Amino acid sequence: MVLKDISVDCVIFGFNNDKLNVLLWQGEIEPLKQLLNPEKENEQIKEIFEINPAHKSDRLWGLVGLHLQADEDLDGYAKKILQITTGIDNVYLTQVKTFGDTNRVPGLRVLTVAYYALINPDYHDLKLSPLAKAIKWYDIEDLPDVIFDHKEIIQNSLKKLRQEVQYHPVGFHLLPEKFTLTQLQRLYEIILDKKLDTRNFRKKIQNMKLLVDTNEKQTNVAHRAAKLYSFDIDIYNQLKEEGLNFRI
Amino acid sequence: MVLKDISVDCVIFGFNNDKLNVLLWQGEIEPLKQLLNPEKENEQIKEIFEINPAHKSDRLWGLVGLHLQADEDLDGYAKKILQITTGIDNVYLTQVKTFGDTNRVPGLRVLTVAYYALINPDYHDLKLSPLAKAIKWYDIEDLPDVIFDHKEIIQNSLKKLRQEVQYHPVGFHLLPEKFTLTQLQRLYEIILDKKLDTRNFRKKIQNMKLLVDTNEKQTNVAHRAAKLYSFDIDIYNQLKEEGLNFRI
DNA sequence: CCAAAAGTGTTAGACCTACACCCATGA
DNA sequence: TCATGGGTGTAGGTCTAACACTTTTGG
Repeated sequence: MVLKDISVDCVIFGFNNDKLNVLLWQGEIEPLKQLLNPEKENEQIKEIFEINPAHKSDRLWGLVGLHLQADEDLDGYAKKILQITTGIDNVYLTQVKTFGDTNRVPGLRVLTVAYYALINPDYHDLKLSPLAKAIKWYDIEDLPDVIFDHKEIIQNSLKKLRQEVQYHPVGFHLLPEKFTLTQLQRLYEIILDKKLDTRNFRKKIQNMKLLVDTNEKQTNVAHRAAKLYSFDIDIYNQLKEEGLNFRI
Repeated sequence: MVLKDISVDCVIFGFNNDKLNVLLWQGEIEPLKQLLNPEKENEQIKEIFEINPAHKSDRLWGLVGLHLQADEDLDGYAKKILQITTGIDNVYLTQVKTFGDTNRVPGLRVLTVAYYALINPDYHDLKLSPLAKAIKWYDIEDLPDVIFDHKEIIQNSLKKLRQEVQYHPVGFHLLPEKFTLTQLQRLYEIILDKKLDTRNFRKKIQNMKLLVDTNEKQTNVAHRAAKLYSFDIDIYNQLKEEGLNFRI
């Protein structure tokens, strides 16, 4: 049974081409109806789809999200949403906050619990699920018009990511398994929206002991090949628990 | 109209006698029923009250909380809950997270959006509302048995407060308007669960420029009277926005 | 051999830690 | 005059910010 007054939305962040991107989608009505209410169509479910511009317009995009089901744990359902709408699995996912103004969705009283996910697009090929009419990465600096209060949800998630990245080692989830220090620096520069000094950045990162030299290098680049690093999962877990100071 | 699957719970923190306390209550059934469903009693509302041990037991305590109403904004309703259950008004209140495991309340599918409030008990006389059978401060170190997952909600809120206090100047809301540096230090020691060095603490605090010397002193204390400070609201707002580093 | 990005060290100032004694007050 | 908590300074170590040149690679 679908809970008509609670939905779960995921802000999926990806880092690519030195840009921070968000994944947006347009849902496909018929399969969604079946997913959410296999037996019968009641008035409220009809309402969800008929009022909701996300399901009518080809022009508007929205966050990946669905109404919560009665028999699903909240955190588990956020994971499941990622899975069934994009094929993405096994990623860093964390609750942002719950949005619950009465007028956030016109004509329908529905709260949404927002999550953000951090993924590395190189490692997660999106498969277009039957639920999705369309799915697309948008640069965070250049978002299209979105439905409801999704703009606000994205801004809040970005703000939270910015906070998080300063005190916990989460940014790494946006990078490929092996990465260069320059990639890492760009990532921080973009999330924090601030130029960083390369020498100081490197010293700071190396002092954390979090990075492991893979003894590999870039290949086929038209300049000196950079060393590739990965991160140490034990030290990652320790830093995640203790916190770290990355106020730069 | 009450939303049967969403409630809002408030973890009210207060600082008193060098202890961090939480306010717990036991609700009074009849007035609650009327508040939540003035017209008619439907099955689901009955269920809320009959299954909920908070409303049956004199032994169990719970967080101050109510089911959300359809015509109330989420944030506004959290404020209102504080108001109508305890008479407390105009306090620092912030969303913690939403708890939504399917089995968190036996026999009823209900999510709860948790908030925490920071108050200074000296400035907020609790009035026992008709909704409350009983209401009581408990030391965070010595909580009674509580209903549902309220223990987990309290632990999560405390964890969030601990985080928050290290990077934002929120702790001050737990103190009276004028306070001594020793009070402030005790507060940090208790929240962070760590002894702090007095000289270093004072240097650190004074460097922030946040405190204003009121030119007043304690009176009637059997030792050297301490200076009283208040905090500068402009610098408070600035630090709240920018963040501060209080990892000590 | 050129263009492009990788990689590296030093210095001055700020901040952090550890530590012990005298001061003011009321009883 | 005593018990109680208030209030203060310094030195050594660590972290931060500012800054420019050499190295490696492929084209």
